[in-house]
Amino acid sequence: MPTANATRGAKKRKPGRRAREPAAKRARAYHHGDLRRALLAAGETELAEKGLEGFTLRGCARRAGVSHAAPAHHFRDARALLTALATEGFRRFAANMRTRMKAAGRDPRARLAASGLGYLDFALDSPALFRLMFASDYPDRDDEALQQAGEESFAILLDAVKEARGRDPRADADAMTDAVAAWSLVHGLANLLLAGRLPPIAELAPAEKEKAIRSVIDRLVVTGHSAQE
Amino acid sequence: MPTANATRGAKKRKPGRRAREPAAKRARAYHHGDLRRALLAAGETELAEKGLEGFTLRGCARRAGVSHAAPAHHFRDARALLTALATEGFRRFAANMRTRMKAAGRDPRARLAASGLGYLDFALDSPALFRLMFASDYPDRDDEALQQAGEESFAILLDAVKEARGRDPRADADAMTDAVAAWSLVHGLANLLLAGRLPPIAELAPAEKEKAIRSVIDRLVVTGHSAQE
DNA sequence: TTGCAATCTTGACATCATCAAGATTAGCTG
DNA sequence: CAGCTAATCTTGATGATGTCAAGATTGCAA
Repeated sequence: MPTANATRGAKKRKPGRRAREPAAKRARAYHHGDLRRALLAAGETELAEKGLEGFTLRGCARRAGVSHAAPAHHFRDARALLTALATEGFRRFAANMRTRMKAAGRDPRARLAASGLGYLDFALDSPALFRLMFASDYPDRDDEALQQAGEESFAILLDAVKEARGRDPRADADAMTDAVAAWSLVHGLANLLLAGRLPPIAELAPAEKEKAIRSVIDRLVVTGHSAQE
Repeated sequence: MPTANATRGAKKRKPGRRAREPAAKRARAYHHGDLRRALLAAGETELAEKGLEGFTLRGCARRAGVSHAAPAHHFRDARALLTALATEGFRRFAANMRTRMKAAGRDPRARLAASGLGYLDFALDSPALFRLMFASDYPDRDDEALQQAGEESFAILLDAVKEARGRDPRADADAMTDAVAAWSLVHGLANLLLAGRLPPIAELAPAEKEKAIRSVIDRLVVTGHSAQE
């Protein structure tokens, strides 16, 4: 019990808190704080610090200051917690893409390329979470919230391709091939960078790195557009 | 001890064998068979059957019919065994690409596309091994044999780009961007297929699937070549 | 034939996920 | 406002895993 301090500390601190802010923490806050949310936050830092292979349910519980069996009342499994983390990840992922697209202005091709930059922003900022979402068997693929969040991200890409290409990939097989190619290019670049397979790019300073990434993305996005029209 | 049978069985069978085939099994075969090789084989089927997250060192030992601590004499760690498996994987990976390239004939662009098909052959045939090699923190990146095997695979791609592009990526930054883009596209497509993110393609019959994959690959390889020259 | 060193086994330890049982407490009901 | 019920949390146990330590076995060389 090396981390017993944390547990004890939480036990003594929280009752005092709850006494004076019962209205502030609403939602599903029961008699020991908003544990569900706390576990999600703990899980995310656990992922960031220990990596996907070092992730531990008990570690999350310790971070949240509860006993090792407490998470079971909010997540059936370790997998269920990871599924929820992946779902949350997809939402942030989509937000990253939208942010970059907004900054890119109105040109459809610039917006498509920008979505790719947002894709890479997320992957490089949260590598373990990214791998959890795309390169592991942990998340439950049948989970509805996860599926929906994933499809929402895919929709951003499809819409961007639709604007840049003039055809909706959902209705045009050739445009769908473009979309798959664009997604593959960006996704592969993200994975190779995370895997340390592209040290010459990975070691660049942020500004240079973005330039290098942009030139790789342009290999497809730009030529793909102009060659087809 | 549910698998004690296997252990006992091996113990009684092998002495008889060794008595009459001591010359047949050479290499690093010591007094109980060629355990190192047996563990590698066991590890590969363990990966194939249980997946990367279900992989277990004790499971490998059971498959090889030895005690749970026996592997320690051939691999320092569980990670060391996985590193060796990844190294072996890279060799097969390179062989897959070369096989496809030979079948493609002499046209440089066809050969470059063929290397991509070999890439995908391997990923789809050995998904867990592929993820071990490219999307996990298990293998020891400082391992020399692993690094060499990985670079050898990368060299195949660089050479193929060199032939198709007319410039050596190792000496020309623009050609290197082409190589990175080609690698990213194929790598991303492989990962997305493994992650189940492209069901419309993944569910096709083999022949149709290859056609779909080929059309995605062509989005880059062909235009990348003709657009630059 | 003898002895050494490599190989393998047994057993132990800490950690993990999960389950079962009991304690605590929030918030509704009367 | 008192009591009850169900959700929440804790403690403890079980079986599995990776790793370590110590002893047994055996190939091989002197």
